[in-house]
Amino acid sequence: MVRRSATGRIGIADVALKAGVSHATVSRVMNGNFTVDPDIAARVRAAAVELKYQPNPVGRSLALGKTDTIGIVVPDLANPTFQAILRGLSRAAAQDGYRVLIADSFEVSSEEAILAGEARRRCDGLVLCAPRMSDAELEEIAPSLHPLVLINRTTAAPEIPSLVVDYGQGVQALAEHLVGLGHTRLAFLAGPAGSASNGLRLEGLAAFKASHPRVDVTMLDGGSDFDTGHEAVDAVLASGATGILAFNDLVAMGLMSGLHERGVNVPADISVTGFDDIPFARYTTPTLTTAAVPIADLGAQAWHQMRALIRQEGLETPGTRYQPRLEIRASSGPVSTSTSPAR
Amino acid sequence: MVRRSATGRIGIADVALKAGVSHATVSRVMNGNFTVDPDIAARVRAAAVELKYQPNPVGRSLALGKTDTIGIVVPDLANPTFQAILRGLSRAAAQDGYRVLIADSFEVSSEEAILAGEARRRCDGLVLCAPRMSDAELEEIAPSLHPLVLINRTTAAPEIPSLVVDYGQGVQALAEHLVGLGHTRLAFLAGPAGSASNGLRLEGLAAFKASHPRVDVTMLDGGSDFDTGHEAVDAVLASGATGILAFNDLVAMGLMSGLHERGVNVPADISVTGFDDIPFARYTTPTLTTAAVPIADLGAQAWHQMRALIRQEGLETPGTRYQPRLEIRASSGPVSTSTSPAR
DNA sequence: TTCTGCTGAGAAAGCGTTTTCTCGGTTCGT
DNA sequence: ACGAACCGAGAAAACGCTTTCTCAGCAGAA
Repeated sequence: MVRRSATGRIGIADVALKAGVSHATVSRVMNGNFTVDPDIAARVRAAAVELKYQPNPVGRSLALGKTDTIGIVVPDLANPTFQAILRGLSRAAAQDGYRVLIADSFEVSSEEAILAGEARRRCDGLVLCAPRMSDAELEEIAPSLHPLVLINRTTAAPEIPSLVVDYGQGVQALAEHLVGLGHTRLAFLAGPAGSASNGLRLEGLAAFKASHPRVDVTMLDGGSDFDTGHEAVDAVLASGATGILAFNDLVAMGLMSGLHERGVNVPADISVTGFDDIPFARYTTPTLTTAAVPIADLGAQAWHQMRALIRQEGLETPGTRYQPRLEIRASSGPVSTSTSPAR
Repeated sequence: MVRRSATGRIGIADVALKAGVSHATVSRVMNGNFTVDPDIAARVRAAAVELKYQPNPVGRSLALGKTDTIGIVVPDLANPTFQAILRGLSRAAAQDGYRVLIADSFEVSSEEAILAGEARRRCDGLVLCAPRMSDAELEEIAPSLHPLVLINRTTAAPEIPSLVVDYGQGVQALAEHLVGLGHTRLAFLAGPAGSASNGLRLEGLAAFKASHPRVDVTMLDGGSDFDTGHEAVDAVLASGATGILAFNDLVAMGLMSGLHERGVNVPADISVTGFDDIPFARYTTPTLTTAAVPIADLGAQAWHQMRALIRQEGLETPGTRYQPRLEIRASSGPVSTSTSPAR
């Protein structure tokens, strides 16, 4: 005769009944409130153990007005970058007893705002990676999402923390590196059009071009995954560039694979650089020169900002910029002496 | 004068007030109950839109006894296999309006049961990847976790769906493949001790040995990541084996990287095989021979089983076995003619 | 006209907690 | 020894929603 509640699960009422006290007292005991008589407390605890009682989190959430859960919106769960952010976030949040709810927008920008709103209502806060959303829309929904932490986006509202990787600086460093190796004809294999982080890279390249008027930089359409890089082989070869700046490591890997199939030697004929320094970058052949982003740290940092927001501490620096670190490996080398790459 | 509720957010009461009806009617309208007068319904909808009212999911969950959320426990969010399962699960669940809550047990087996219980209480069901938990413990907690879908584990309870990859068959196929290439000295770079999927591989190898008495199979300690493979180079070379079965693709990649550093040629001197066919496997150099597991499908399947459980359909087949498919690429080749690999 | 049957909407009872409010019973001070 | 301060625990309200219950109000049938 244990199952009382309609749901079939045992609730606080069962424990109260068994211990011969009121719901309130059981609640007090379960929450470590010391204003309860030790004998009674012991009796309640014994009853709770015997019944294997575990408070229903939904009921608690309603009463407490908090869920101990945060949400994260990512554009693509297949992308190692977001996997790493998720990992860092989840790990750090778990340490403080929070869980994370995920929402994958599948790179469709119209979903981002809806998912963000839904996720936010179920959680105590939201981490938003929404590279495709327009600035206007972001600006509009951001206030309603508070507590909110932005990744690779900024907003005019100053109280919203924002962690952004300085892709512009990173791509400049990579370009400088290639130029230092003697390359004068570069190509940028761009990311998804409209992506915020792609925009930052373009700004960086513009700055680079301004300071290096004699270096030729060709812009090539691309994307963010393996296949994009693989398919770009023809365009890359046609460009005549000897130094290729790929949007990210995935694209670089796809490109290198395609070049390999064509018999083009990297880096002897063409140098290739990636971006992000995903774990696999050091295991490609040749190992990939890239700009390292401390991406799991970024996830952890996102949690720390979020925690401060939730606890209303508000003392942390709202905006943090991550400087990528140049990671020179074997996929970049001196410009080849032959006039054009082997085909 | 809109903010009524203590939480500051607008609730059903605000809408009711504004539309001049009762809470009940607002609820009916919001849930598409047609027993409400069209005029009133329109008035309510207008009020809801004007106030930007969105029902509080926690309140709904409490009333409805469901959260529209499922949980997943994974041993390591850094492992591409679980990332893929998570992705497949999340994607499929989202299609049916469900979200997923993640719990990372960080490969510590004692956490698995606790996390599973906690996650389960917050959700409508649980997908459990708990390779380290003992059979006894699994058996004990499984009933309390229902609806539950197991990945790569089985339980005596027949009504619990279980999706398991036939690692035993896969590893046998890989071994056969190597033997077919002339290898007679193999080595198995094992996974984490106590891991369920490692156990399945060992069983497969035992069967293989029984049917191939003349083939020598050395067992080597290992793990599940890059570094494990990389560190195993010495042991691998010392074993004298010419065909190496790595626990998974990550280990294989680490090993190949280590062998490359030592000047050992793959596959000329030593053949290496992986397991899982992670996306990167086709971009390594040489490309990796492996056993392909339709891992994202597995995540989707997990959702379908879960959905059947939640809807109490119970008609789906409770146990599904996935047969890995041999994916022969360039990291495996004929055994070398020289007596021992270059060092 | 009166009674039955039906419709549509408000009142109220949950869902499972936490927390405030209240009050009987002690204890302390004088 | 009597009132004040206090302490511990039960009653009840609150959290935000859904759903059953209930009952006006009205249409149709006898």
